Amino acid sequence: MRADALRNRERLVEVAQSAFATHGIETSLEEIARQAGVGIGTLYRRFPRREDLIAAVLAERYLKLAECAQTLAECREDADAAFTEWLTLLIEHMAIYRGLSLAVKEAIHDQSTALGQTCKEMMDAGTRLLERGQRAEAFRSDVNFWDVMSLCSGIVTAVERRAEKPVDSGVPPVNPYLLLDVVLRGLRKQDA
Amino acid sequence: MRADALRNRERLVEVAQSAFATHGIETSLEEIARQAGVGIGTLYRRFPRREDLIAAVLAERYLKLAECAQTLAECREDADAAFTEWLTLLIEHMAIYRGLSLAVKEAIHDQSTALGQTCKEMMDAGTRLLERGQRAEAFRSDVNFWDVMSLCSGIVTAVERRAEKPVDSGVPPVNPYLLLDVVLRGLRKQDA
DNA sequence: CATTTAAGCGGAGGCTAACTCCGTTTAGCG
DNA sequence: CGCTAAACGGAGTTAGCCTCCGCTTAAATG
Repeated sequence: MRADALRNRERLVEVAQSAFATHGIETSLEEIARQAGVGIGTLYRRFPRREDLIAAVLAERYLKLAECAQTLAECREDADAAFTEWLTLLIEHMAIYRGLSLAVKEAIHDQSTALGQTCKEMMDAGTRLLERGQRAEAFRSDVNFWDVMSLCSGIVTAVERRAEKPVDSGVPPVNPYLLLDVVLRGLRKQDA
Repeated sequence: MRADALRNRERLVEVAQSAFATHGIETSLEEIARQAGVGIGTLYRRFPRREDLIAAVLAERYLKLAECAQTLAECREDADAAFTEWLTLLIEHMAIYRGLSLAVKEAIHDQSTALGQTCKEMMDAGTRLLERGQRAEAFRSDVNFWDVMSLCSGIVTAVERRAEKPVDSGVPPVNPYLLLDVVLRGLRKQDA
């Protein structure tokens, strides 16, 4: 890879990160290119789909999440507590950019995409954590990790949507931790 | 309202209903106008926002859902079973048009919109059904109906997203009834 | 250092769809 | 029948996606 190309790539990811943070993941790509001081063609050559850019921005963040799952699996005796703690981290990570939770929900069903790949390691680690809990008879075993991801994505989407609305609309704020607690309870074996 | 205006309105709703069914809720409004044989200006005058059109298409459907909740509340002894049955109907209704689940998630947080109004009666009926269950000590009482709606919308969105992906991508299909069961279990009082 | 060339660049241009605006048409009342 | 407010329609504006291709340049080679 040529030096100038690398420079541009880094610049784009940097600008995209801050644009996503401000305007959400659906922000204009032309604007990102402009702010990065490159032509729109350059952006598209490096990141043919929006997703590719998202994946680049998230890469290290999601790698850490995977590592964290690994650590929890090794250090925490209590499989239930480990998974609970990790899911909490997961929904927090899904909430960093407006719209991300939906993009992730899309990606988990299709690992052929760049974002899907980025999520893969994280998903694998999470799956192991869930399965450990299932072996320990803490969680019901008819649910797989994709199911859990789907529900978590739903929680984060709800928070995002509520946040866009006026505070005084009569609808109470959405508490993601409460919703996560509902999901986790539903996941646990009752007869234990 | 003038007779021609009424005719056009009905025609638009009719066409929109079938366009939504085929292409999802995000289908082109210009296409709907064209198929209805009216100008795009006419469509926008009657339905200034896409949501208004969606609301018109859903109106009677959601009214029935509200009635159904009422009936269940009156006829079913078992508050838990009543709510369970109704939520099943709810997620089925949310799934009729691709993208609807997200629009509804948006609308429940803002009843100032047309779709929010359309959902209101249905929501009120659902709320009563949930609260009945809570009074009967069947469901935990720190969760409100918006929370439940949010989770249900998340379930339906997951199904939609999965359906758009190739069957052989290695990801198992999403079973909405299983996910709903998880949510319902999470909603129930455990110590009962 | 000069030459070469493939990698990279950029932005004009085509496309689609949303949404507005305003001159024209017409329903239906008196 | 004539009037007028209501309704119509579609051209035009805007915005963003994405492609395509002629120009530029890094860096490899002799």
